[in-house]
Amino acid sequence: MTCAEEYTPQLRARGYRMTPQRLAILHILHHNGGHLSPVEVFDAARRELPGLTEATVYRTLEFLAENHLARPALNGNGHIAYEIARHEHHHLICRRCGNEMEVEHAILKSMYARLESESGYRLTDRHLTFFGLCPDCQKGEL
Amino acid sequence: MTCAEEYTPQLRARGYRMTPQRLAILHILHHNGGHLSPVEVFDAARRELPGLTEATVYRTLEFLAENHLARPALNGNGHIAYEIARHEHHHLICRRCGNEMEVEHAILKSMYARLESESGYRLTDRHLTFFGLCPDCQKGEL
DNA sequence: CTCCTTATTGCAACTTTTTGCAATTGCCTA
DNA sequence: TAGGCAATTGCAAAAAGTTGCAATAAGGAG
Ligand SMILES: [Mn+2]
Ligand SMILES: [Mn+2]
Ligand SMILES: [Zn+2]
Ligand SMILES: [Zn+2]
Repeated sequence: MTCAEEYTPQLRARGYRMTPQRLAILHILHHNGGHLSPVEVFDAARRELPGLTEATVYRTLEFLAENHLARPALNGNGHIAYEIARHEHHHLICRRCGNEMEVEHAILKSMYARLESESGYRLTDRHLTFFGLCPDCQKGEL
Repeated sequence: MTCAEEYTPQLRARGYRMTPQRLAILHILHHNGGHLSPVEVFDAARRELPGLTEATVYRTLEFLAENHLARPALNGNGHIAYEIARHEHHHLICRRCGNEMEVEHAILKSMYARLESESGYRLTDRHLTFFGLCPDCQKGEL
């Protein structure tokens, strides 16, 4: 299934339009898989679609996140990066060396449940970033 | 105890210097209490200290965070804000209305422990931001 | 108190992100 | 298939954030 076939109906169902700009950006995110900064998305998407502007990239990434096709994440340098929405996971980043690992949402599930029942909020985001020290860097701490 | 009396020894102990710039920014954060964006800090601190530059504000906020005198937090619009380091807590923000509430770290403690043992990381940050829907906005969802 | 070292700041150029508005275009209707 | 309307984009200016480097000044030593 192509990106167009996969994502166009999802947008239409919500009353939005598919555009070449959105498709190019979805295509980049889909085939890259990882986290990309808006600038990285812009550079890549502009190759597929000359004339694309930064403003559109920023607006589109935010739009895709609101519509659950992409997920924003805080990365090590305190900026937001985006990835295509796939399985629910979180990130651990080492403050010292930048090393990063993924954690399945299942591990946090009961904590989410408790947080929801204590606060009354319904938690929608499943893409947190935790900071800490990786095993290697803990040794150097002593 | 004044801000100078409180914070100067903490910086000295780590081998850093207290400066009028750092003191002004600490003073702002300390007496405001809440989350402030770098621009808000800049505007306020500049009143106490004309000549202060944006570059110094950004560098100082990052420096204070690294040294545990301030804590960075992701706020509703996806940007980083800072607050003076006090008790350990997290935030819940409503995606729809922006309503925000604090959650004591105690509630997440066991989840942190599990995450640490499963990953090998030692988690240093105690200032997460969770997004979701507040009780009121859930009603409008139906 | 003065000197010295080097951490820290200001400056200025640059990059990234945001915003209002007019022009464009996706897609629904006929 | 053509027309019309509102969603979406490009443009351009502004705001926010970053960086290298030279000048400044905090605070320890003498
Ligand atoms: Mn991710
Ligand atoms: Mn807080
Ligand atoms: Zn590490
Ligand atoms: Zn709400």
